[in-house]
Formats: sequence, C-alpha cells, structure tokens
Amino acid sequence: MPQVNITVDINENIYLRDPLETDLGKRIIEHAILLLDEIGFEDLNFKKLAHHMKSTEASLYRYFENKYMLLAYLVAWYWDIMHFTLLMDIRNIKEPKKKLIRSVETLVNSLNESTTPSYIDQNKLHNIVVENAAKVYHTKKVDTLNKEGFYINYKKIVKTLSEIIREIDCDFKYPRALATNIIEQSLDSEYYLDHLPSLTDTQSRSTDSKNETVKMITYMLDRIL
Amino acid sequence: MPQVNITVDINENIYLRDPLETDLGKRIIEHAILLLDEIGFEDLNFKKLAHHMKSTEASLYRYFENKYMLLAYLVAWYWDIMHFTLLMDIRNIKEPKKKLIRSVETLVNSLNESTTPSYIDQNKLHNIVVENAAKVYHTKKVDTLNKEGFYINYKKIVKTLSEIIREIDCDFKYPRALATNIIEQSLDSEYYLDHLPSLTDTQSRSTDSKNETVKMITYMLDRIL
DNA sequence: TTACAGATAATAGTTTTACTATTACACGTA
DNA sequence: TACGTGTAATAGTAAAACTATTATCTGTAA
Repeated sequence: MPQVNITVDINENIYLRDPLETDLGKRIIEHAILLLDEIGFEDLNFKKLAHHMKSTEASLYRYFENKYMLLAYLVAWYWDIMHFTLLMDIRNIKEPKKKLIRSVETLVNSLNESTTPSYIDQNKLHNIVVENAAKVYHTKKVDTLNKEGFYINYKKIVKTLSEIIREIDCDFKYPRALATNIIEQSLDSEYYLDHLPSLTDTQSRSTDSKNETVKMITYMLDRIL
Repeated sequence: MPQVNITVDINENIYLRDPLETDLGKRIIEHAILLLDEIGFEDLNFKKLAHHMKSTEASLYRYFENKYMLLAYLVAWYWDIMHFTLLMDIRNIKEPKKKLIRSVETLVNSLNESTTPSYIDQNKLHNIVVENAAKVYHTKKVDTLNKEGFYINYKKIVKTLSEIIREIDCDFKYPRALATNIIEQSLDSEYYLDHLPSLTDTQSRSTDSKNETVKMITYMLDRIL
C-alpha cells in the first residue's frame, strides 16, 4: 500500500520547522502523543520526550519553540482532522437537523482510523485534547496567539457547526455560542464521567457512555432549536 | 470598624500551612491575586511572587507545596465565596425559576465587595478563575486530587444549582450536567467576548456584556426547562 | 529581667528544567 | 573528492523548583 501523505492545514507560526516534512518531525508527533497521554502536559518536558524517542532535546527545539507550541500544534491538528471528518460525515445529509445530530455523533465519537496517518494514535490524541485544550486557549498570550492565527482550526469547526444551527433556525440569536458549547460538552462530558462524576448525570461507565453523551446533547438541542 | 475574620471552608490538603492564620499568609493570598492577574499562571513563580510581596521563596513553600496548589487554593476560595453569595442572593426567592435566573445573574456578575475581605481584589480573583480554573481540573492528578477533596467547593455549587433545576422540573434528566454547563458558560462567555469573539455572538464589548451573557444563558434555560 | 521553648521567616544553598551556542555528521552536487 | 546545505548531537548556560539549615521573634516561667 502506497504511503499517502495526509495534508493538514496548520498555521506555520505554530512550529519552527514543519514536522511533517521530515522523518524526525513525524516521530516527534508520534512520540509526543504517546508520552503526553502517558504522563500529562505538566510532567512533560523536551528531555523526557527526547529520551522517549531516542533523540536529543536540541533536536526538538529545532521544531518547536517549547512544549506549549507542541501542544498547540497537536490541538490544531486534532481540530483540522475533526473538521474534515465532520464535513465528510454530513456531506450527503440534506436535512439540517439530521446534519446537526450527525455532527454531535462525530464530535463525541472522536476520529476514526482512516483519517489519521498510521503513526498517529487517534484515541490518545483525543484524550490529550480533552485534557489540555483549555490550556492552549486560556493564557495571557491569547491575543497575540490569536492574531498569529493559532486558533484558526478551532474557529473553523465552530463556524461550520454554527452554520448548521442557522440552517435549522435562521433567527436563532446565539449560533456561535451554542456551537462552541456543543463542542466543549462533547469533550468534557466523558472526562467528567471518568473523573468527576458528580458533575454529570450519566450513572455508570459500563454502559455506552459516548452514546449517553450524544443523547444528552441532542436532547438539549431539541429543546433549544 | 472591627476587623471581621471571614470564614472560608477550604480543604486543608490544599495548603501546608493555613494562610488565613498568619499575616504573611494573608499577604501571600493578596499578592498572589495581584501578580497572577498581572502576569498569568504560566509566567508566575514563587521567586517573582516573593519579590512582589518583599518576602522570600522559602516562606512561600511553607504555605503551599507549589504554584499549582496556590492556584487550587484561590479557585476553591472563589467557589466557596461564590456559593455563599449565591445562597444569600436567593434566600428570599420562592419561585424556582426566579431562583435560577437570579443564580445566573450572581454567577455572571461575580462577587460583590461585602463578601470578601479588604485585602482581596475580587474582580482580579474572578479573572484568575476564568483564566485558570480549567488548569486545576484538567490534570493527570485529577483522581488523586479529587479523592483528597480538592474539588469539593466546586461540586457544592454545582449541587446547589442542580437542585434548583430539579425544583423547576423534577423529571429533568440532566440537572448536574446542565448546572455544570451554566457555571462554565458564566465564566467563559465574557472571556471569549474579550479574546476570541468569533466563538460568541454578542457583538461589541461597549454595551453591558455581563447583561448580554445573562440574557443568553436564561434564553437557553427557558427553552430547556 | 532573662533564659528558654516553640513558632515563623530568611539565608544559602542543590537539583531539575528550560533553553542555546557550537560542533559534528550526512547527503547531494561540481 | 572537495564543498555547500540541511539536519542532529554535544556540551554547555540560565532559570526555575525545591530544601536544609540558620536566624529571629514571641511568649512564658524561673
């Protein structure tokens, strides 16, 4: 099977050198996902990552300014692929309401294998985004980073979702806020269920929790729209 | 006017030494709020904070294990006082729906002067919580911290809000998730408006944005409940 | 009033993490 | 095979995180 280079559209301000252009770069992404999932962002540093992938600290600094930029890259990547997946999943659906429900399902069920290259563990990437996305958006540097286009991928998927909402109800006053809220809930509800269950209502982890989350969000949406 | 010692109910696992029991401790809280608001959590360290309050690094380490614990303390403090304020604000309201609307107003409008001691800048504390609360809840150590009771204050206010929701509709299936969602929106919507306006719908910062946020949340709640 | 105990804070470090200047290597081209 | 270009590794420095020890302060009892 031929190696297909996937195209991801990520702002070049995020990295120093494009990691997808070299083997070392791809290995950085691969191992960053493995190690971040394992030890978390706070405990990650470039020394550990270098050791994990049998490279050196200095090499990592050639690709990313620091670990925040590396995280920003992974999150941007996630939203880029999620946006693509979502567009694929709804492309043949005509009815706006069905489009929205399908979008929620896609968001909650995360990425599927076919859209990510083989060196990416998409479930781990999903967990990393759930655990750390807020750290990319909540920083004193938010305005600078925003100007440099760091958040474009997230904004795009919010825009797509808000347009579906407007298709359902063109007079609805808060399409963007609702879209943002849906996306955040799709990330958070599973995390809360696993770690802070008293912040949610779904009882046990044993039943299909992803499906429960979809039901909850669509229930709320049914009433709002 | 006599100095009234406010009572805050914060889990003693968060700190090494109770900062409210000494003058130095209170000064740590005071200056932590000032400096965190100014430079943000990522750029904060105990050396800078010590210099800011004309103390030493070592003294800070006697009160808090590290800057994460200091942040956790401030966030717990915020929710403790917010919970108290909320209970005060709704104590004479009989009708459940009015109770909920008033709760949203309280959450969005943040704390009022009378509930915080003089050395606390409550607006800055509010900004700190908006900017950094997610960092306290999203960490690999979440399960350990949860077991030690770090999140009790947040859980309490979610519980109170969810009970109000059940008063309105005792059959509603997702009172806790909705309560959590309301609280998160009350924090986020202003932040997005200021920094990532394309994630919201309220247009300009010039009009009363807090009021706009209340209107949006109550509009959604009206449809859901 | 002073000698001592107990509590608190400051000094002066060490260890770990973050970051960078420089050197070494690999590969394609003349 | 000599040389330019791109890439990675070595070997550091700078800064942040953390701690062992000493100093000071306060209250109490001889």
